[in-house]
Amino acid sequence: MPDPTDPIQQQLIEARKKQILKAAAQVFAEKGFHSATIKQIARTAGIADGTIYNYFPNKEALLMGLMNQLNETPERPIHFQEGQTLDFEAFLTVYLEHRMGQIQQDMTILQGLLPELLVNRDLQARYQHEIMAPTFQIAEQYFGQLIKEGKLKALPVELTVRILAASALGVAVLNLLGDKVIQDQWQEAGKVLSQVLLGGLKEEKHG
Amino acid sequence: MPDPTDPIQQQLIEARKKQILKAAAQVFAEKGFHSATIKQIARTAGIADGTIYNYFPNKEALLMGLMNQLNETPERPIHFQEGQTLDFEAFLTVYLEHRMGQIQQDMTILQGLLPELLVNRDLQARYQHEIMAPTFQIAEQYFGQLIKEGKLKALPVELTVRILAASALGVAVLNLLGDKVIQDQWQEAGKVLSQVLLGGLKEEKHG
Amino acid sequence: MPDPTDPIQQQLIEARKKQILKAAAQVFAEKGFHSATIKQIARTAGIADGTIYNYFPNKEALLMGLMNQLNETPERPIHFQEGQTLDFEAFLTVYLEHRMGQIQQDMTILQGLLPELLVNRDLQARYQHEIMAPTFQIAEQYFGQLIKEGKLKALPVELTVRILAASALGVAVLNLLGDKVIQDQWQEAGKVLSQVLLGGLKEEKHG
Amino acid sequence: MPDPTDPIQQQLIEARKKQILKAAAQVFAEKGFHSATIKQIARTAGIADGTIYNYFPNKEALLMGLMNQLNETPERPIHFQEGQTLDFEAFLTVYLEHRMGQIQQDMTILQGLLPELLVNRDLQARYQHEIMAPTFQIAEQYFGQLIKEGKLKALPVELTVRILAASALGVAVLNLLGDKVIQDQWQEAGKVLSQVLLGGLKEEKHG
DNA sequence: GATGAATGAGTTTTCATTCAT
DNA sequence: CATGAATGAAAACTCATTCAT
Repeated sequence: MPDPTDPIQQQLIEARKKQILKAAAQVFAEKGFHSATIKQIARTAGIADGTIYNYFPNKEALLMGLMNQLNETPERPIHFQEGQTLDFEAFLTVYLEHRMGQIQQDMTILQGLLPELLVNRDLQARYQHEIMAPTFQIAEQYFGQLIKEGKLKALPVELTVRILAASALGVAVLNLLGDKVIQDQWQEAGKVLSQVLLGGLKEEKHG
Repeated sequence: MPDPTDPIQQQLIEARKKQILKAAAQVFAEKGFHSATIKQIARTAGIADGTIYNYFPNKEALLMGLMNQLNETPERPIHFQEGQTLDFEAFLTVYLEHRMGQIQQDMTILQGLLPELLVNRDLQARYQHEIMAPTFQIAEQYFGQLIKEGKLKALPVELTVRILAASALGVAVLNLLGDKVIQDQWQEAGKVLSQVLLGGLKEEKHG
Repeated sequence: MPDPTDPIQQQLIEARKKQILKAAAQVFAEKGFHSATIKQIARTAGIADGTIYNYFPNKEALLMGLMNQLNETPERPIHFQEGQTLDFEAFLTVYLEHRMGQIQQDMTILQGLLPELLVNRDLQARYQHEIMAPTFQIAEQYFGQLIKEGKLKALPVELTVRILAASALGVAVLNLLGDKVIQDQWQEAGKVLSQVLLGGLKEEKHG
Repeated sequence: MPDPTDPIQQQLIEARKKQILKAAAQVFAEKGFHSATIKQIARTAGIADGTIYNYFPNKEALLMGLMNQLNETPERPIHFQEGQTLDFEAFLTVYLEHRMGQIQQDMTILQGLLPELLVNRDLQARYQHEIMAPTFQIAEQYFGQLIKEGKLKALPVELTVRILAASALGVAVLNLLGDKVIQDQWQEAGKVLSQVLLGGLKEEKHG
């Protein structure tokens, strides 16, 4: 009887979970959550159907697991704090570039997760609570500070941070919807996005 | 023998189709395409299961029908043309306000359609072909013209129109993801969005 | 209110029934009884689905109707009686030739009817009672007489007439099974069949 | 991880397939292919509905499986070869007796298969290709040889072997159609059949 | 009588989940 | 723990039959 608190056991279990989630992400991205079958995921992971149920209570838990993986990327909170030292323009540019790269890396997970996130209220609640709320809270503080300092226009903070997030999210969604232009010029899109967000579309008038 | 080309027959058929699509939109929005059952849609529409199949060949055709409904709103192309008489700032403000209102109206359809659109390649191809491509083409022409006239910054046109579209799309997705702030201040969000898109986030420097 | 005993009404009804049965035979032959739909039959007959139910109580009754049509060919009994004047060899040749022609003519009906006849006990019972039993009875009398007269080998009469019938039936079945040789040389097959039945396969020894 | 090439696994799989096919044959014979339900077959086999689909891809595959079983009886080709040592009369008698016994044994399968074979073109093509064509080919060679040796009448070989086959088939069909005389005297029928086929019905004339 | 839209029972098939090995 | 065969609930879809027009 293996000791469940044994750290080696723990690591083995974690490794197995990751193996399964990786396969799940791949199959979900390809077929979508509902059309993906446990059998396909198991085959992709190179294990038996039943084994999955030793690590996850049911198919839905795989989605939760994927969401956690999205969350585990440890860099996110750091960058807003870095922002306090950089000026906003530089920060937003760096941040968006980084974020776009990260989104691209997580695109497979996103592709499997997002459609279900739009539909599944439980998942949505968890996503709200675990990812969106904390992110927005940090961002709101940061933006509020910048506005107070007169570095940003005095727009409503809550909406502004959401519109910023929405812009990046929208580009990702367009990508997932199969838009060839975005797919082929992903990094470029990030740059144009920061340019628009910083200075707007309008040509500044010259005196 | 009722004439199948009889306009009254036609109208009855169209009315029934709309009744079914309305129910489908509602149930898809609530449960998602896959978890929605024909039985639920039929119950919602107040008809028998089999009746649905007298009007649509299969469940997927309901999605296609919903997509067509999205497409049938006849106003879209008009507005870009109106833009040629307004100045860009006024146009974008009016356009986005209108667009946000329309999205909100179509939100139920969008909620049912979008998740499946992210997953179903056939549907995606049709959406690309029937909705996105024509829209982008018109917008690209219009933006290209504005840039040539020096009214807009000389950003890459293809990416710019997509980023504009992505921003609105992203706000809608955030809404669908259950974000309370966006849900409660939908029209406000539209306004902030146009402000950001027009002038950027940065405070303009004062001499 | 049309008088149901009106002979003109009767004829109209009969004509409509025949029209429906003709369509049914065609569709049954093509798709088989179960895969044939009332809609297809109605379309083939150029009428509405519901109209069929004004003439036949249900789909199965169409099979019964087809069986009756098979039975209505008025020539069958005649030929055995003719046999009493011809010698057996001439009679069998003529009879089989005629029978093969008739089977070929009824092949469409047979193709729709036979598969269901092999499966449907009710239909089988009616076929036994209405077609096979009377035919075999007449044939048994005739063969019994011939044997008594020393014109035929003294084989068991009941089995002999059935084997004779079975031979022709078997050729028809082989035809329905798609055998190209039989399909292409149907009349020839009838001739060879009578030769075999009359003189056997063996070469007669020559003194 | 059980090896899928493990001969024990193979045998278990084969045994299960046979169990299912046996049940299918029984239910098909009783109700006919279309009226037979997967549920009935599963109940008859003593397993769950879904289990059938672990062994056969769909209901039609059960028919194919039954056809293969019919084909697997390994004795068929042997007998024609034996015929080369026996004289024809003895051979046909032995052969038909054997064949009739075999048909009787396979009658349940035949009853389920034949009606569908008359209706389903795919199945028909496979039956032609896998069973009828090879059988007829062997038989034609054998009969051709006998005719060349003057042991048989010089009838058209292709038609003759088909008429021989048709006779046996016809007797089986008569049986399936519920003819009591054939059902009760099956073996006798075989004997009469060989007598007729060998010497014909006519009394030989005595000098 | 003719029509064909509406009905819903009944079928095949899929697949998440269980559990004996 | 791993396995994968067995399970059976659940869903899409078909189509004979009815009946209001």
